Amino acid sequence: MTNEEISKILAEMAVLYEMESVEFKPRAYERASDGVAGLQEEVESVYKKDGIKGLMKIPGVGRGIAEHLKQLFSDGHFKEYDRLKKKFPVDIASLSSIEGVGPKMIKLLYNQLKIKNISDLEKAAASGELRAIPHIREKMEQKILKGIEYKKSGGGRVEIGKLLPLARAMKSRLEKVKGVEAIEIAGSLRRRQETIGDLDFLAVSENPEMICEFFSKMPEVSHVFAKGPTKVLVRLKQGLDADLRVLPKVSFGAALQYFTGSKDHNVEVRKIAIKKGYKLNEYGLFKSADTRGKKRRTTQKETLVAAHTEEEVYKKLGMDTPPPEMRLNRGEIEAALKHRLPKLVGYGDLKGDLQTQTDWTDGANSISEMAEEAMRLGHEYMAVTDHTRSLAMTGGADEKKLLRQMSEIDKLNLKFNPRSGGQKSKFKILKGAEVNILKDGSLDIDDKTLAKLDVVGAAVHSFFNLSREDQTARIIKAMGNRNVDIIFHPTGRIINRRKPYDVDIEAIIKAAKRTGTILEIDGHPWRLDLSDEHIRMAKEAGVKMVIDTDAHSVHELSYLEYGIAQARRGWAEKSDIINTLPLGDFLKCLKK
DNA sequence: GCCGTTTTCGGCCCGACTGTTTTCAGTCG
Repeated sequence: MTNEEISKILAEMAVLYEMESVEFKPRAYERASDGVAGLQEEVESVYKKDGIKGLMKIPGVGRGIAEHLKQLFSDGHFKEYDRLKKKFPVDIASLSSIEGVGPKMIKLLYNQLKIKNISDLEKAAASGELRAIPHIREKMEQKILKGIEYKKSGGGRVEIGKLLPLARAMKSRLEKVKGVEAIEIAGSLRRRQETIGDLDFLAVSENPEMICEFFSKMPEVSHVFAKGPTKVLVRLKQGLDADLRVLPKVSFGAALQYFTGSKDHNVEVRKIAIKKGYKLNEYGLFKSADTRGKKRRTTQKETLVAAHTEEEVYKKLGMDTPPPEMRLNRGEIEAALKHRLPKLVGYGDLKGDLQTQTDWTDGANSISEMAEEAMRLGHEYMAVTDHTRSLAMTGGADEKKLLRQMSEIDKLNLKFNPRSGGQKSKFKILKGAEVNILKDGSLDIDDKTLAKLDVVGAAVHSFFNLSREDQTARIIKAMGNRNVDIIFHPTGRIINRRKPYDVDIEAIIKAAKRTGTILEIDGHPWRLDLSDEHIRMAKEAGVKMVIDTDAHSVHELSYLEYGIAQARRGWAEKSDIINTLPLGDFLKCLKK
């Protein structure tokens, strides 16, 4: 049984207990579900190796759940799950994915109308049957129908590359609304996650109603879910939700803190606050009078301790401020408490791009156009890495074509960097290629030609469904070639479209260390490959990486930003990324 | 059911908005 399956069962348990109004267990099972989901190792092999004790080391798993898992592994039964499923034989995962439908409603839907899945629900809503249920009138009925429609249209997480430009454009218009003092993008977009579930805007305004009104009427908005004086929730035409929160100026830092971290990060930080006798919410860090007891909320005797900036809030909690990209509760809180956060590679640290395609193959622009744009972006170098021959559909280059391209690059370098004359440009185009790793691990360009190139990237573009062993061996064999400097997009995934091929990434990282091969962080927002977790593994293994764009046109050269964000989420520091080095030092890190 | 700088009991993150009903539970982020 895979971790994903186990994690799903635990998450479903959380909902089932919530339906039963059991206290505290839902949170406990959710945490266990997250703990399993975030585990590198297979839970089942943990159990085989270390038994119950091993299971209990998984975050969120204690004796109780460990015993359940043991039973699951030994005879395939999770007794409590079976019992609850018998009572509520419904498709919980899909029903709860409908906006506005939660555990309590799922329970009512089943008990009163025997609704088990989305299609039952849709029929009942369309026929008016739903109104037999207390608390459901016309508005709820409409909300449910809309939610189903959205789900059917494939609503979900969107690639960051599609959203960051949109969010920035919206932000710049929001900034101009009268009374607005500050606008910031928070949430998963500020963390620069690979995919974004919704957009979060924070505002400080002297006139909250006006900014809320403006926001709800922006041309990007297709539907307004909720609009109050300090909060607006909308759906965008893009197909995802966006919300705006308006806050007092004094609270802006606290709000940014509150709305930037992942849920897990925030829960942990708030627990630290409680331990230290504080209360933390989006308005600030407060020295609290007794706030226990849900009914009586003490509003007196709470004094504001920190709120103006994020740094202030973290500092009062005894922590350094983790960069937004790290706020996922993956060890950054502990590091921040110990003042041992890594100094992440910065957005301005890269000196050059190392994967670009031109109109010699499937790129849109000429070498010269790409080079000029790279110069404009402030790069010192740019490798041209067109596809090689076995990728026939792209007009991949053979040895002869590569040699011709090399001499073209020589000419351009002379033009950009004349030996005599006053021009001080230090820019250099590097001769490169993205060679194909063939099924058996050999390359589709001969070694003699490869040796003439400045930088060689090798990549898998075929036979994606080899067995794990064969796929891994194939790539490792290519890494053994003394001409291969970099493995491009090491797992081959395309976000939301193609799963990574089955490959033992630990073995690849080991082989990279052994052979001195560099691993790429492909910054193209469709790829972002290596993933953040793999970057962290590579860094810990002491393997060097590069960040580049895989640009196929001049405007894609700006994708470095996404690659850097990815590296930062993988805790990479400047020294882990060799294209932070000036050209001479960079070239020394390559094999030849 | 989990967890421990209030360690084997007694806590468990916190607030805004909605719908439907008159005081709040449910859902969401």
